[in-house]
Amino acid sequence: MPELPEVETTRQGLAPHLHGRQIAEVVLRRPDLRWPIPREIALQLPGERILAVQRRAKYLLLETAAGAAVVHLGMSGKLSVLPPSTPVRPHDHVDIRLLGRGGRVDAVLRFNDPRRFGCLLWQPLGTVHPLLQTLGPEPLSEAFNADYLFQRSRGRRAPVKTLLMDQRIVVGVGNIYATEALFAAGVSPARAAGRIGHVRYDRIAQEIQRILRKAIQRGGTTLRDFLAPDGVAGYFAQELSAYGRGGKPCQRCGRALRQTVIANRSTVWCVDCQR
DNA sequence: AGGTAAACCTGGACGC
DNA sequence: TGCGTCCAGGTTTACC
Repeated sequence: MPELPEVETTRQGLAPHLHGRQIAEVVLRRPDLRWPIPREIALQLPGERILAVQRRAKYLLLETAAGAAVVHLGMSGKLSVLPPSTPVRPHDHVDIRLLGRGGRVDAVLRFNDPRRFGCLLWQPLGTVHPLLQTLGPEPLSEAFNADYLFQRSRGRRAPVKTLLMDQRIVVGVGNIYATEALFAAGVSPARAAGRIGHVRYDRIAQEIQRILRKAIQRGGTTLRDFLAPDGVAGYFAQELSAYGRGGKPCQRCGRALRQTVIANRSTVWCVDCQR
């Protein structure tokens, strides 16, 4: 489900409900998601306070004095803050129960993930989980710019879309936003990354940043089922120009958008406007 | 090493 | 209504 804007929307929605709260208990209804949930989640979290809710790439980190719970939503994961009495539904895999002022559990952070491509991992204080060690720069940071993309793309024959979706190159950009940024930049997603010049990478970097920022403003993209923790849908979907519009007219030139598969992912672009 | 395809899993949409 | 097929916002893993 989520790319950077959806994960950031989730973070912003969760933070006010979680910040400073003490964890009473962790309920694991299913011991494994994509990977087994480590014992430390149930052993270390109870009693700790959530000091911050951070995001790195598409991972969310619930930071405590002992370490951080690391959550990835995969394709279908959702986090919600709910009253503790909320009935459990299918695929509600984990509850983190939170204490209120009266010392009683008065809210629960619930992780639901039908496809179980998501994960819940433990990162001891002062360490970086191995999955986070190979990640590239944040796309909204200074480190991500035309110089960087140009340098990392040299010698690469794979399509530029594949490069942009490689989390070792830059994090947070998935199928929707790679498709949209390349449309906006006028660059064909199929073009070999190493055969694109500095000027066009400047455009690509700027469009990625512009589109991600706007999508965050809009609360992310809701295609089927993405909801922020407060249940509100993201409304960037209405601004998509290419993703999901295969066969429909290009908004710039009117010609039908082409849809193919690049690196196993469905890809839409305009053969006239993107070169 | 870089590049590609399969694998993981469930549910919804669609065609017959 | 039911069944088979295809598709989906991600990422690792195995293999050329």
